[in-house]
Amino acid sequence: MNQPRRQRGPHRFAYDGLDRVIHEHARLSVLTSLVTHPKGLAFADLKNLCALTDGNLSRHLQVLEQAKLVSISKGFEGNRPQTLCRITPAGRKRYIEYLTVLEQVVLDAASAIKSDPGDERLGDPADA
Amino acid sequence: MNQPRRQRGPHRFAYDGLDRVIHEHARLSVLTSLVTHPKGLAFADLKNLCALTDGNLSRHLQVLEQAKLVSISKGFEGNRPQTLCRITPAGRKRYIEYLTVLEQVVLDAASAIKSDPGDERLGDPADA
DNA sequence: CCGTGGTACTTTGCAATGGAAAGTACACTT
DNA sequence: AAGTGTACTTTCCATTGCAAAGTACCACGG
Repeated sequence: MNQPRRQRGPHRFAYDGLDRVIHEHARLSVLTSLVTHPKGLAFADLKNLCALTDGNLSRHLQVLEQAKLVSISKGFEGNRPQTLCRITPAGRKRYIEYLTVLEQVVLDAASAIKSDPGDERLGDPADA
Repeated sequence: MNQPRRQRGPHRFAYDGLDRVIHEHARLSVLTSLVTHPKGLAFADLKNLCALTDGNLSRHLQVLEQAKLVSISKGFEGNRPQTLCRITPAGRKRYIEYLTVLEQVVLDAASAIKSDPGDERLGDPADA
């Protein structure tokens, strides 16, 4: 349908599919964690996985929840409060769209780097 | 022995190689443009390729120059001023390091998405 | 029972900065 | 010479990432 086949065109490197809400170090970490854990993660787990401070994670979760990318349910583990975070279907969808653009960036760059290796190489799947 | 490239520590999704200077929509666009054009690009070309406003591009180029990721040389095309931007060797190196982390993000996410496709699929090179 | 400490978050406040608009400089046209 | 256009640069402001402080609740020792 709306396939952004922006291989050519005047704005080839604009990458405007890089959603600002997702394209943020901390939130990208959080979302990637959640995508790989579809059953959800507790606040503390997320905090450790993403190496974030409490306040930091809390804030980003607020943003992600407001954007309807994650759902947050508060419950209890024993008698301690426990916040469980899950990625929503919509969040998953937007994350995948974002990832597609990221892949395009990697591909654009990788091809250029391969054709002029300079002093470093990038492991490229198409290389095998 | 799992993939040695994947970080498996407590902070598996921290992605702290995502350099803040590079991991920014506009600057990522600029650097990707420059990586694919090793001979450099003029201000106006960059502006169009990345779909940025003048002021915006100017600001980001300052940041990139200060970080020694790009070099900026002012000259003339005919008698019009022309700013030529090139990625520096150091910039190239750091960009590649950044890209490697980006690839890791894509891989982390893609494997999770593939194993539970949900409602969307991601075109994966290893899939073909 | 009361205080001390620990866990699990939330709120607040500041400093950084991305981005648009306005500004500067120069060349070409009329 | 004045006006228009190109090529940037500078300024300003709203946003926001981040950390420190705050809140709430439970466990444990005295």
